[in-house]
Amino acid sequence: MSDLLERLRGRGWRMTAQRRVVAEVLDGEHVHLTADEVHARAVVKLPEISRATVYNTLGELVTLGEVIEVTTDKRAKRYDPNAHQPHHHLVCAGCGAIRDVHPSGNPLADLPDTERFGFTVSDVEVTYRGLCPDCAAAA
Amino acid sequence: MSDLLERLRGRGWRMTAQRRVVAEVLDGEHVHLTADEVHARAVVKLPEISRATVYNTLGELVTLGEVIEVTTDKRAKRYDPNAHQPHHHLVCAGCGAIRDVHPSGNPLADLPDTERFGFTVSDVEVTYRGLCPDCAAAA
DNA sequence: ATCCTATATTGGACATTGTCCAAGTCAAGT
DNA sequence: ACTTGACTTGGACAATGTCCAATATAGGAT
Repeated sequence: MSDLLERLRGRGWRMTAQRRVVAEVLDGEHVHLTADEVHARAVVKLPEISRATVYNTLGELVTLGEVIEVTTDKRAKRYDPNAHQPHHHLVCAGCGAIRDVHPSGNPLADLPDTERFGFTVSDVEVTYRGLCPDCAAAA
Repeated sequence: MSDLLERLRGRGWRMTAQRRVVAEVLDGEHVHLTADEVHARAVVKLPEISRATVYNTLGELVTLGEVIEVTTDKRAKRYDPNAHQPHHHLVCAGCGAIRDVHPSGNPLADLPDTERFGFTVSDVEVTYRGLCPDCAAAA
């Protein structure tokens, strides 16, 4: 994702220190941070960055399709920079750990027309839940 | 779900006016209400019921497995009384309408062992997203 | 029928997550 | 370097949910 900044600049994004820092924080394939976690890490590199800017920037990245918004639980939304390879999520009910997973099959194709109620279905999000090895051992 | 109250009593639930009202509000197969919507409807039947009690009662019903907690978006959790027939959800990205759907196939079986990372996977939640006929027409 | 007590309810303070806005700041084109 | 529209800021506000000490009550025991 090191070329993210380039892609964004190419799309007419104005490059600012704040946006650069947010993009850097999200760098990595298997990160699932909340907005406040992103902010906390951004502050280390750019102490005066505001929460509002982090929220704005994350929202823009989502709109641009560079980052996926994941709502695995009732708590905060999480931001997943692994937006260019379709995948789903496996969440630990104990500690909240999240792994990217790639189920076989195509859930979209598994929804018959009779179950679509005239909707234009464009996307499917699959969340597996269970216990990670550590939490299973503790239980 | 008219026998819900009986089932709960059998499980040692203390029956109170508040709990009865919450159960009545949830009655029905295709309801997906937020906690505050449940509260609003409960207040009609029992004006002095408090928000805290509605939250408590919903939480208990979820724990007992009588109601499913659905988090389709970043907004409020929704409570689905259709807990005894496995199903998934189709959500309109425009207006938020929710339909119960029954995809063919078994998503749980679609997650290979190599993609489980040692987790004990117990559940899968599939959320289809798209536009309902009305919102598609408006777009 | 009445009493007792564990359990449930209440309301309001508090916490978390997120949105909004007016004022100030700055990137980047000219 | 200037200018300008886009970006950032901080703080107020909103929505959702949690927690707690005080009060009330369901349902078994008497």
